[in-house]
Formats: sequence, structure tokens, C-alpha cells
Amino acid sequence: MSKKLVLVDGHSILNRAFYGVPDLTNGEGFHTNAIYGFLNILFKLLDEEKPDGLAVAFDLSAPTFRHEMYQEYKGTRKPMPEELRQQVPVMKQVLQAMGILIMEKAGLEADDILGTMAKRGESEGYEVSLVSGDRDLLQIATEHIKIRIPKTKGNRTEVEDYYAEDVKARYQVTPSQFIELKALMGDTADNIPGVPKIGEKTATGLMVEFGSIENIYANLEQISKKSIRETLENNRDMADLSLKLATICVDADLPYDLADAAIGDLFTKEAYDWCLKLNFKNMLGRFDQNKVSEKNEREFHAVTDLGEAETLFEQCKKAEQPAISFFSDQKKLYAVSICINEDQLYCLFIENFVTEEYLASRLKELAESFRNTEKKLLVFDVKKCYDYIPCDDTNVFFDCKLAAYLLNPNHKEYVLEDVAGEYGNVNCRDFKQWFAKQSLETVAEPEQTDFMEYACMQSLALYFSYEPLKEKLSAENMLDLYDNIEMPLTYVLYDMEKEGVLVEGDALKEYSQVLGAQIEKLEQRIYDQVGEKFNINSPKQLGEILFEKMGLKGGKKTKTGYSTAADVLEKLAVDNPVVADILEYRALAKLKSTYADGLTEFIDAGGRIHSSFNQMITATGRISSTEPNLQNIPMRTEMGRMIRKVFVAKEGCLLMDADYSQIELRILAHLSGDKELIAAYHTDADIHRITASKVFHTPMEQVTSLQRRNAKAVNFGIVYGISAFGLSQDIGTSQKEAAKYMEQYFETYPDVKRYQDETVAHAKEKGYTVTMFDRRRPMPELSSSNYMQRQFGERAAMNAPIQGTAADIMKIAMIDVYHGLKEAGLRSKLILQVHDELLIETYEDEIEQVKEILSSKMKHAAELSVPLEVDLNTGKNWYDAH
DNA sequence: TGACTCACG
DNA sequence: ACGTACGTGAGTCAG
Repeated sequence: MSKKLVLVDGHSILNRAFYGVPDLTNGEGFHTNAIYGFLNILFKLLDEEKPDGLAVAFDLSAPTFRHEMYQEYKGTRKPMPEELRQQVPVMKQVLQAMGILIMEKAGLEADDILGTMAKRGESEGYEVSLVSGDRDLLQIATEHIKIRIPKTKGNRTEVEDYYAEDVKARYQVTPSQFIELKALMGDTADNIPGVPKIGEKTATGLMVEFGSIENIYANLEQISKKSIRETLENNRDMADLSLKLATICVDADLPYDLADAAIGDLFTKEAYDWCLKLNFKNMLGRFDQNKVSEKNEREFHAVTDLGEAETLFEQCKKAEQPAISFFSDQKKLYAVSICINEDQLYCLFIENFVTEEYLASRLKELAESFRNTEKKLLVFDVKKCYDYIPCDDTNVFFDCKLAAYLLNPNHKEYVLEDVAGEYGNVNCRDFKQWFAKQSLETVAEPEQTDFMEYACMQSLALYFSYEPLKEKLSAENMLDLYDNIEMPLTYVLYDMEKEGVLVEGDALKEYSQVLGAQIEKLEQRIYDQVGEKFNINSPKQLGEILFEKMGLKGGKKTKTGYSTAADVLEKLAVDNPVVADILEYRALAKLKSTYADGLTEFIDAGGRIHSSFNQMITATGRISSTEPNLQNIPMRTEMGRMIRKVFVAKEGCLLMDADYSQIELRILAHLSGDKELIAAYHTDADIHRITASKVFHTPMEQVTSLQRRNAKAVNFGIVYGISAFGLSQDIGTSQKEAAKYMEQYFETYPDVKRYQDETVAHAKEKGYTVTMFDRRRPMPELSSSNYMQRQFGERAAMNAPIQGTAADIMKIAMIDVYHGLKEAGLRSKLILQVHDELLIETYEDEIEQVKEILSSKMKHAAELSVPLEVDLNTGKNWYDAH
């Protein structure tokens, strides 16, 4: 079998990948999508071809001969977007790390290098694959040189292959004629002017008839169409120039040998390190761990008996910053690893006399021995540790995960391996890399030295990450936020989760049945009106029914088809009763599946639901709630709001609900320092009415309800980082009208405008926004070359300090309320937070005290230049209390 | 798994 | 000429 050579057109594939793969960045905001796409294509090709030789050609940035010729003809190329430009040198380094030959030479285009190498390969008996994103190289195709054009379709890449005969089949010309074809028709992307007025069809016709440009000109009189004949006559020079431009050189003087392209081991340690750095996790599996991971010379001690455990905990007490990691699944805790210092690593297994209870008592002792010292117990996600370390003094812990989140809240998730790599400069393999599909239960045994190494490395990673994380927090002025807000909050959230909220399961089931009956009726009515059965829940089917079968006009809106979103359907519902039914069906179906049925699954034996309050999700600093999400329980419609009646207080208790009144707008008043807005909040009058009065130059008592509604929408819009379009959508006016409102608003509150401009300017300069309590949010979108992205960045930059400060204040309030209740010796407990609202399950004999604590702690969580006001209610259930 | 839709602040 | 409000999570469909 003959040898195989794969040659890659570097820039063209990188370019394809850049536009085909959605924007990706590693932890530091470096764009990686082109490199990622390139490597995926490369690996796919290598898997397919298993070549003996591989090389990648790049253009050098210096203008080449062919470019120079072109520039005489017309301007310069469009510049490469910065997001792609930054990836080019790194791409080359990655290839180098894999030992792949990179070919580039001043004065030569990649095409010429590839053409030359391909021909050389062919003449030495190779089967050559030439990989490129565009079709220029088709002229090189022969029986042994295959041009491969990868296409990224959604998730997968497909490759179009062209041997000489395929070129002929597709374009009706031979590869060498393809040059002339291109010279005639031109190629703007490749800077070939071509002959004016001649496109693909005419050019193909001419080439098929005459075979070459020379022959065309020799037989001009045979061309029947006058306009074609004339343009050819008048542009002979263009045709000649284009031919030169389009011809790829196949005998360039190259300093490379085919032997240089021989493939070695691509999966080197250096390449592995690059994948780590670029965050290409799913590529790590291609590497042989034995080769890429350093041999670990450390000793990992297994601890299984009580005596050893006792000694271990004594050592821990003497350590300055011991790190501990827990290894558990839903069933049980299997082991913990402890790092005393970098040479003392232990893995303690839960078995025999070393029980979970024993461990808890020792860890509690350990934690408490750190009280009022500088010592810290290092953990990863402290909220998950409180089950094993019963200690509510958050000061004794350092949570590396929480620190990493604060330093950059933009990530989707925070895994130890990433955090340790970024801050602790340690590469450790994650569970999957160690154990593939095995379960923790099977590997967590004292005999498994691999498990011990894995487990101990986790704690060692914490140990190494601690100082850098702390230093970085300190350098960014975030230690205060970390120590006094985020860490104390961890225990408050833990306690809320454990407490849960009582739900009347039977009432919920009843509600579900009522909804079910109504849904069935509606379903039948919709089928009757439409004249056929279909799945109303499928936007695809629904779109086809409405816009094709019924011929309603609403136009396409989404990539995949018709939009059937509520705002579209609402317009149609006016004239079409079916659509109104569909909207109602949707509303009820949502209530049933997500809330009535969805919530039922989460009720525990005691009738309570324990949501998770996640502290490390949002980019702004808010808390999020999952499994189930209790922060989006219906409120806006009466039918939905009824759900809240099943959230109740236990026997002897009431629910007490307090929410901040317009906290974000008050924060805006404070942060902007706008005199008028601040003054407005020092009166008792309704803020939206005051705004309407000022903006529309109408006396307060004459403000219409429409004016008030519009003013309210503007107030909201401002907080979101307003755009005239968005506002017009919200209040249903023209964009022009909305723009006028905005202008009048900014005239009324000029410092709000100034504040927003300054906020964006600051974010652009520094690269991040800041809240009142120094919470940061990096804003990489602001330096995007994409206009839409930048616009988005500006709106988000205007919103983040406001939403973030509101989150800060609420967190402070929660901590203060929690401790207020505790110190007063009350049994009433915080159970829910919904961004600007807190819920306390309040014992009836504690109502007055709780009311006082809740209200005053919330009002005084921060001192602003406007008062913080709180609306407080009690009731037997959430519906009544809010 | 991604797209769509919709619930909340 | 574009195609937008800010921040979330979950259920459903369809490839």
C-alpha cells in the first residue's frame, strides 16, 4: 500500500473553524474556537486517513508576490477580526507542540507551498490529501492528489473530496482548466478580478466550448452573444492578470523535505498542556495519561484504623492550612483526603471504627480549634461540607471554589481541576481521566492506589491554590466581600436548604387534576377548530398549522422555522379565537408540567421541598435556585398565583414575607447621585407617577394610567441598559416614540445618563464592572469586534452594578437576619429568597420579634442616599403573605 | 443536545 | 444592514 501524506491549508481551515464554531474562550477570556475547530477537523482526518506524513502551511503576513499584483489592482484585504488574529500564533504553537511540520515562507502563499509539496509527494509515490476550506486548490487535484474540503455542519464536520475526475464531474472542466475558469469568472474572496460581467455559468460555457482562454481569444468571432464578446475583447489584460493570479505555483523553492513531514507522536506532554490551558477537555481523552502526567513521587498514606486517624487529626490541628476533600455519592461518604502540607498526604476511608459520625466529631473539633486564629481549613464548596463538618463558624474555612467564582463569575461551572490549574499551577486529572466510566463506589477502596493518588491530589491542589487565590482576592480588593458577605452566606444558604419549605402535596395534586381537565377541554376545542389533531406543544407542528395550513401571516422569526412565541401569538389571537385557546393551553400546560407535577417530585417524607440555592452561578452576584427552582413560582396571573397557596407554614407557624420596594431603582438613584431621582425617593409619592409627571410635563394629579405605565417601563428599561427598540417592544409604541421617552427621561434625570456613560467607559477601560461592595464582573464582550456583542456588553455593563449591588445588599440582609434570629434565641427560620424577597417560617409567638428583625435588618443592610423600604406581610400560605 | 418557550425578579 | 432589553431554570420536542 502506498504511503499517505496529508497537507493542510492552515489559515483557511482556521478561518473555517472560526466562523463555523461558536465563540469559545478559556478561563482568561482568550478566544479558542478556531483552534478548537481546527483540531477537531485535524483529528477527524487523522482518524480517517492514518497518514505517514502531515504538514500545515501558513501564509506569512508580509505581502506575497500574488498579493502585490493584486494590490496594484485594488485596495487591501479586509482585516482579520481580533478574536481570530490572537489565535493564529497559538495555533502554530499547538501544532509545534504536537511535532507537526509548519511550512511558511516569505513571498509564498500557502497555496503555492501546498501545491509544490503535493506534487513532490505525488512524484514520490504518496497518496496526497490536500485539506483546505476553499476551492482554489482544486486545480492541483489528480488521480493521486485528493482535495478535501471540510464543512462544519452544526456539530459535526463533513468532508467533500475531489480527485481530478470529481472536479470534472462537478465543474465540467479538468483541474488545470479550473484555473482558467476561475480567471474568467473571478473570485472576490481570493482577490482575483476576473473578466467583468462573466460569472460562473458563462465562464463554464466558454471553457467547455473552447478548452482554454487562449483558444477563446483565438476564436472570439465564434461567440454569438455580443455583450460577452465585447467584454472579453475589452478586458484581455484582466484575463491575463487573473490567470497569473489564479495559478498556484507547483515548483516553488521550499526548504522542506517530505521526510520532515513524517508523523511522530502527536499526543505529547506539551500538546496536553496546551489542551489544558485552552480548556479543551474532551480532547484530553486522546492522550495516554502515563505519558502526559508527571510521575508522582509523593507518598499517599491510607488511613483505615482508629489509631492512625487520631494521629492524623492531631497533626491537622497543628497545621496552618490543612486541606480536605470529600468523596461521596448520593448513597454515602466513602473517603476523605487530607493534605497537611505538600509532603504529608492522607486518604482516610470510612470503614470499621472510622465512621461518618466519628469523622464529623473530629472535624468539628478541628474546625473549632481554628476559631479566632489565622488558620484555615481549605475546602472546595464549603456549603457541601457542612454535612460532614458541623461547624457554623464560616471564618475557619477557606472555600477555593467560592474564591474562584468571585474572581471571575462568568464561568458556567467551577471544577477543582480548572481552579487548581489556573491559580495553583497544578495539573491534576479529573475523575474521568483516572477512572473513565467506573463509579466512585468501585474505586474508593484502600487497596486502590490510583484512587488514593487521585483523592490526595485533590487536597494537594487546594493546598497549592489557597495562597494565590487569597492574594488575588486581596489584590482586587475583594477580601471584604469574600470574608464578610460570601463566606457567612454559605451557612445561611445551607441552613435554608436543610430547612426547606412545607408544601401541601394533596392540594398540589388536586390542582394538577383541575388543570389536567381544563387542558383536555382546550385540547379538544383546538383540534375541532383546526380540523386535525397535532401536538400543540411542538413549536414546529404548531407553526405549520398556523402559518401554512391556516395561512396566518406572522412571518418567520427563528432559525428553524416560524416563531410561535407568546408575543407573536397574542397579535394573532385578536382575530383568531383558536390562537387565544392555544395561548391558554400553553399557560395551563406550563403550570401543570413545571409546577403542579414538577414540584410534586421534590416533596420529601416530611412534606417539605428542599431547593438548592446556588451561590456560584450568576455573573451578577445573584443567587440561583434549582431542583426545584423556587424563584420562578408563578405570580403574574391569578391562575398561576394560586400555586402559591400550597406553600404553607407548619403547625404553629405563619409565613412572613418581606420584599424590597424597587431596590434596583433606588440603587440607581444612589449610584448615579442624581438629585432629582434621590429627591423623588424622599417623598412618599409613587416613583413611577413622579417620573411620569416629570417626563411628560404633566402635573402629578393629572398623570394618566398610561403615562404612569410608560414611565414605569422606562424606569425598568433604564436598569436593564435601555435601548429604544427594547422599550418600544415593551410598551408597544414606535421606536421613535420610545427614543423620545428616553431622551425626556435623561433630561429629567441627567445624572443617570452621566452615570451610565461613566459605567460603560469604566468597564471598557478596566474590562470589568464593579458593585458597591466591590463585586466584579469581567466584560469581555465590550472588546468584541462584533457590533451586536459590543452592544450587548454595554447594556450588561449598565445593568451589572445595579443588579449586583442589589444582590450584595440582599445577601447582607440575609446574613443579618439569620444572626438576628439566632441571637434573639428564636426558632423561626429563613426558608426562601427570591432576589428581593425573603420568606421566614415564623412561630406565632415570635411574630412581633421576627417582624422587627426582618424589617430592620433589611432596611439597614446598606446605607444609601435614599431609604430602603420593605413591604412585609404574613399569612398562612405564600399566596396570602405576598 | 440544542432550540424554543415561558416562569420569576 | 443589522437585530436587541438585564439576570436566571425547567419542560418539551426533534434530530
